[in-house]
Amino acid sequence: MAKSGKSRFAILGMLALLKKSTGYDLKKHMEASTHYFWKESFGSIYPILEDLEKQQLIVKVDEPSRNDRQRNTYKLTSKGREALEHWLVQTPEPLHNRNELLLKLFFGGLSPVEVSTEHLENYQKELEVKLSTYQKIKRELSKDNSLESSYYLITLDHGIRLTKASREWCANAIKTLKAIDIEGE
Amino acid sequence: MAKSGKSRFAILGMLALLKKSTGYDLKKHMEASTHYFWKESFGSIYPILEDLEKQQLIVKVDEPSRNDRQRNTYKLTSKGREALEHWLVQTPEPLHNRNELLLKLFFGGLSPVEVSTEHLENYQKELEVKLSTYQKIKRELSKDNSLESSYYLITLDHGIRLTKASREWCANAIKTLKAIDIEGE
DNA sequence: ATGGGCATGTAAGGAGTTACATGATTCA
DNA sequence: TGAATCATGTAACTCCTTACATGCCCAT
Repeated sequence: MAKSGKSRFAILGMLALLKKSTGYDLKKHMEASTHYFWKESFGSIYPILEDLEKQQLIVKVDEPSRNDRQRNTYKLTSKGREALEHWLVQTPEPLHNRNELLLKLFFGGLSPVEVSTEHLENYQKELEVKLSTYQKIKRELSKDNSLESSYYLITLDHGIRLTKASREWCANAIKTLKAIDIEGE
Repeated sequence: MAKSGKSRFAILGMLALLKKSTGYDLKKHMEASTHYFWKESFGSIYPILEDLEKQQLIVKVDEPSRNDRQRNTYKLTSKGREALEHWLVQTPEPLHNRNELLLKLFFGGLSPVEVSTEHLENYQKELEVKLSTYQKIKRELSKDNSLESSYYLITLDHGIRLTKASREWCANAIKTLKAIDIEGE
């Protein structure tokens, strides 16, 4: 299980950025950075790590400092680096994401209009929270001037722009529903 | 296989809108409408249809017109309608979508800057195609004044707004990368 | 001494996709 | 008559998540 797929490369890439890491730390770092568009669970991380090692894309590094405590720290091999680079240049597949909110709205006519309105209002609240999180990260990240943080900022900007657009869509959709409601009476 | 999950409700909902349909037609209609945020494969549709019938959420209807040809036309039962309505009012779970483009951009520093630029440019082209498709549908749909099409338009508007925001993000990201490229020389 | 964070791992199952297999009908 | 479309169905497989099991280390 957990053999091919993109998770391998997410892990390789993270390992490349971090230079070396444990499975546990990998997840922590993803939660702090790629969380918005990519996450991994331990149930995928550990088997993949094992597999990557078997294929010699990564190797364990000795941590002489904290001796015994059971922890496996890995780093990329040159073979792993190659595999990562090979994947990086491939055109990403267009994503076909399912969106449950949109599905429910599409079926909106089958419920009272208030149902749809409430879904939208809830979503709006979520968006505000997201947006302020992103903006907080952006502020902190903007201090840093590394190459890495430039790329990070690009992905963050995606989140910010799309969240704002979603917010406007929400507001507009709620207006439209209000009009339906008045008509319907 | 294919027991619970949201696919059931996508099928129930579609069946509610269409009044009655075959599995084959269900897919056709989804491709023509919810395609942007929801699709189903035959490999899920047929087993689910069978299962929904077993649970008496749908029933086969006789099609006296075109007699023999092996086709199963289904419609919702009142129990199915209830199940659908129950699902419709539940707050949709926030989605955790993976985005391969963003992942590759996040790792952008590990490749020449041109790699990231090209990914973005390809994506831009995709977006333009998408956008003109959505706008064409919108034009056609705007003629119609049904309740159904109002909800359809709301989901379409989501596509249009988010695509436009993505387009702007792309343009901006490409600019940022250009700056990195100059710096890096 | 105990709760929380560090750390790894596995088993079971969920949720679907792809590919294949099959055959009727329609229309040019 | 042969390609395209209509139509259904299944088996194998992919890929990941959830939940569980385990145990150390550290600070209060």
